Amino acid sequence: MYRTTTSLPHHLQHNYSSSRPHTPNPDPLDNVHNLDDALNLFDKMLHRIPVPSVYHFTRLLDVITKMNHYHSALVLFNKMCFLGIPVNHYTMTIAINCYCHFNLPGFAFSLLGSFFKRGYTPALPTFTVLIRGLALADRTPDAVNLFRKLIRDKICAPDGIMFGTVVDGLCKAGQTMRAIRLIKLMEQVNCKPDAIIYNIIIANLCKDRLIDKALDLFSEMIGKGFAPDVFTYTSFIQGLCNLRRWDDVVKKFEEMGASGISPNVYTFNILVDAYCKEGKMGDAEFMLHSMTARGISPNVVTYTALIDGYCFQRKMDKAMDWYSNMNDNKVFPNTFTYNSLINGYCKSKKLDAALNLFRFMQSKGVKPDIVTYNTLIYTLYRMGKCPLALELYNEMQARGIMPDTFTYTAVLNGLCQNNHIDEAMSLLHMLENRGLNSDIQIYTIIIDGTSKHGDFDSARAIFKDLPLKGVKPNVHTYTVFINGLCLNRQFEEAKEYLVKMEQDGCLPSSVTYNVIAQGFFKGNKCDEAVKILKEMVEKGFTPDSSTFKLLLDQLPSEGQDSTLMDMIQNFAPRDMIVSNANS
DNA sequence: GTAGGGTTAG
Repeated sequence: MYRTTTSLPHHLQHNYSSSRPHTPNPDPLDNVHNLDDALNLFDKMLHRIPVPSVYHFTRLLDVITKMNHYHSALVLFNKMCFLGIPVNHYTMTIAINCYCHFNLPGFAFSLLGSFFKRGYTPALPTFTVLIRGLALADRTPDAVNLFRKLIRDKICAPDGIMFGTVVDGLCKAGQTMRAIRLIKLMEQVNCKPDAIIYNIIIANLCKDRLIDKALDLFSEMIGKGFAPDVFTYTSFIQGLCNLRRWDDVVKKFEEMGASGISPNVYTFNILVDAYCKEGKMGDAEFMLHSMTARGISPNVVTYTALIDGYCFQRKMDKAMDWYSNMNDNKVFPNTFTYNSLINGYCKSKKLDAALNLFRFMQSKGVKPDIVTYNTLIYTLYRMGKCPLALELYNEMQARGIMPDTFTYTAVLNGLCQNNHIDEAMSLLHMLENRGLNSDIQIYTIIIDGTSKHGDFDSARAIFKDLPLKGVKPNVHTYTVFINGLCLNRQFEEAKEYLVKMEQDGCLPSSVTYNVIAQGFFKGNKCDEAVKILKEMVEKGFTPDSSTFKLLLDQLPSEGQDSTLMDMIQNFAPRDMIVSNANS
């Protein structure tokens, strides 16, 4: 893979070590402001005689990764290897880091192999990157093992950055307490914790809603002489926003300013998003303006939060205004932005607008992801557009996006509701064969679908087989099954299951009672239905309006039953009584 | 000379 200099193209065969300029030149990297600049410079460097040293190439690759263009950095790295331009352990570490960012620790480790082959000894940063890559790929146990092996085999003595990387991995894997213990261990091996490591733990505690624990660590950190910074405060503001403790949010924000720390775009984005999620769009817009006034430019996250907020309120005109606004300000929408808009149009039943955006985003080079496909597939089925939904379901897989639980649930539900029971059954079997059947929801959908479309025997068989499949029915499953029993006039059994579900630890819900009461009314078992309604009310549930409608239809024959009258007085929705009186 | 840890959105 890595050619030696003998295979270099003729014009590249020069002495690399003497490539430092003799006169002080301006650093060409100073003129690199975007990816295009970087790629142009790389090209120029390739054609320069003599070819610049590995140092210059490494710095260029570093600049490219700092701009988050990991893919391009890898392309250039591979090009260097192909052309035989030497790379060293600095260059390799950058490349390893890039693979880690793509969640490809396997590729990263194979680069490590060639590292050894070329006689380089990896230093601390290389291992730190590998540890981070493993943690990023949900392989924190492997990351911790590598860390321990490095210490045990005395391959290197970890420093604060490596500890910080492990601590972050542990926190992200939900082992915050273990991470805190690691800080204590650090002190024992004479490697002092620093401000960043405290920030890492505080951020994760705040995310886990453990604000008080985070505050303890905050005091500890100050006690040790570390000043909190914008990261620290932003973490607290985020945690408090999640807990909706608005007064404390404002307090922390002010405390931050009083400490001379300026909020940055992350801080503002968290606030903008929190206001949007609360539906306070005016406050969110105010935040955007006040960040601009402070010279902080809103970015794609800021605009997307606002767009998402308006989409949630179905104010699509407002959402599109902000979409134009961001484009005017040269902030380019990404997949998240389009997903919000597509979701908004879907919920507003403006399918054409949603599909147009779906095509438009791709024409702009923005790739749809699983959320885009899930939103559209779900909506298309709900609107009865089965062929198009199926087309997108196939398309996503052809593009390498694997369906998730949401996708399968949407497809199964769509097939059932549109009376394609056979297709739903074959999808269920496929999921079972692939072992993707641990989610009870898919069975609930199938039981509902089969029993509503005249195949109650299948529904019953599937329900009875649930224990065999190791899946436990929940309230929803029981309710759907009881509904099926009522539809098939198995009233006695329906009542039995109302008891059975409770014995099985699933307390019937308001929906369960409504379903069974309606089932009995519709089966002309009014006395039984009323009994169930009484039980329901005793348990503190309220019949819904369609149950009430059925109940009111029975009123003349029920006469003066006082419990019934009480129930109506207390629980009937107002419009229901009025409309019934008028009819 | 150059490489490594922390913050935002479905």
